[in-house]
Amino acid sequence: MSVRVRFAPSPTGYLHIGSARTALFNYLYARNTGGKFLLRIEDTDLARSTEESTRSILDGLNWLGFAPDEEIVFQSDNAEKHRAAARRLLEEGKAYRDFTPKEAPTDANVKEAIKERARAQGADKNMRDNPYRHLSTDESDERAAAGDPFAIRLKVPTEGNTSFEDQVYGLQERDYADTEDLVLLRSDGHPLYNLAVVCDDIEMQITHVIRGQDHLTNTHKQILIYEALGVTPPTFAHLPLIMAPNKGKLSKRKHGEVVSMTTYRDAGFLPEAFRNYLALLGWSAGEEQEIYSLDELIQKFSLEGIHRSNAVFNFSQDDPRKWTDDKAQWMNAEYIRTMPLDKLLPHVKAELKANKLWREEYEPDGRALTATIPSTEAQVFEAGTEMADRPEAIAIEPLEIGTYDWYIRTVDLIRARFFTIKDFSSQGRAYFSEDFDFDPAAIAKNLTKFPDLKQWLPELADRFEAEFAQSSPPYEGGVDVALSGRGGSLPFNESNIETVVKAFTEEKGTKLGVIMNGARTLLTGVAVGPSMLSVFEITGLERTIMRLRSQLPWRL
RNA sequence: GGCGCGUUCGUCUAUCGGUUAGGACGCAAGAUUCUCAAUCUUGAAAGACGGGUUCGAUUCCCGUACGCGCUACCA
Repeated sequence: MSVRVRFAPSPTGYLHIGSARTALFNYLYARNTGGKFLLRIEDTDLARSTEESTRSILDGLNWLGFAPDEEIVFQSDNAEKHRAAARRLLEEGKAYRDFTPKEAPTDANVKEAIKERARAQGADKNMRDNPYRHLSTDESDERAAAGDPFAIRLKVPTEGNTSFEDQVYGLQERDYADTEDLVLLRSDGHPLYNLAVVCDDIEMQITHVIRGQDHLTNTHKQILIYEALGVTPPTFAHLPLIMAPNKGKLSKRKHGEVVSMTTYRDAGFLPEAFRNYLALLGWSAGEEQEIYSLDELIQKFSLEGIHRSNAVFNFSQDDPRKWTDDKAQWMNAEYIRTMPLDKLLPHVKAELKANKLWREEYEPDGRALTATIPSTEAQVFEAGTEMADRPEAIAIEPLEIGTYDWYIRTVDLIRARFFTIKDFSSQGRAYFSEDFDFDPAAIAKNLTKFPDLKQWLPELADRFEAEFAQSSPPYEGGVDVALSGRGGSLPFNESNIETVVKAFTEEKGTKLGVIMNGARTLLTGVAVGPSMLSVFEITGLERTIMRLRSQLPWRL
């Protein structure tokens, strides 16, 4: 029989990082075995389930790229079937009506109350002491007919144990005596979780249940239901939990947005990077490789590689640079810097579009690249290729600013220092627009400290104008710069720029860094970026001249 | 309280009785020098504790401690 797995979240919030990983493992297992990956929304708790949560979970799964292979099942649609199953067990004498009045709902701290009660009962608690367990069928029917409210409980056998071979935790055994006669159907007719899960998993013909370790002990109860129903239970594999830095529970209330999948989407994470990070939380292929494509993950995934101990999702709420796990951040940056450029481009496009920085000219549109681009030349290099193994940036012919060729080369150049997709529209804004901000720290460090630059940089602009051929057409998005018309004949490329800037620096009797960093601040607005020679070239002669003449930053 | 599960560098992990206990992130130092949160090099950093079994235990067994889960007419 072919493998069928399911991811079954309850829609009581957004897609939690732990749930996302559960979904990932199910997805990987399905793909690895050629099986089906199904999705079931467990919305039986009408009080807490919301449509908005369902949407948010679907959004998260969609972002991660896990589309279910069959139609989504909503557990609430199956309530009638669950009730029928409970009724059947009742008729067969495998369950009984419990007429004990329902307890008034305890306030706020349910967990604590339950624990308290359990403590009070101690070890002596007899799980089979419910008086209604032994009520005669006639009497039970009579009271039910009379309208007495009742819950239906499973009649757990007195002697024996449940056992199953967990694919992660190994053989699990539990005496029946340790399992109470669990409620299958509430007195208001609503099926309870354990019944609903079992019925749906049977209905959906699930062969492997891969879920959080918090269900490890529930599994015994569910096996009891399977047995009562006369169905062979599926294979189980429980996953270690993902914990907060203090090894406590990771929750929205305490930890906020770090646990939500949408946060990562909105923060400029790449789904492929986050998936890769998630895969390594509690699973390992037993080797030293860390960067895996989806295909590799699918190929290498196995239940044997899953860990037994919980993993900590490491972050620091009071350090903005470590707002989320630093390995996740590193992984994202690694992907941005090293993934095949054609895979990165759609993400960059979306980001630029969202910030009104996109130009239709950047769209490939079937046209071939005419310029040689460092990493597109070796287009297929795999994510994870060492930076050192990548081809060095090579000089290119002057590019028309704003063209497809220019765009590709620019993205390739600036991605080397970026961490998230957001950086393309923030840090990298100056490459795509004249309207960019200046980082005060950059101004202080690179301009204000060297007052001479106020004259020198416009002078450098004059020098550029005099030395270089106006070989690229005016940048359309820019202001019309009045050029002297006596432009030189040199192409505006890295080696020529270097010669000119070095000569200029010597004339001024200053250090190269002073000029370069001053120019960097004027051209890009930030203190960090690629080699200035590349920046000059990619910015283009026209824009370079214009920005070097700008006095605006000096007034900020 | 009961039952269950777990415990290798700060974090994610490798090791399936014999290793200088490996890698990654992060951290530190150095290099590069036109910047850097990039890149390169180097470094510090771990088997919870106590007993067994064994020629030999991180690895197997027992106990203790600690953590986590379940213990609900929640999921």
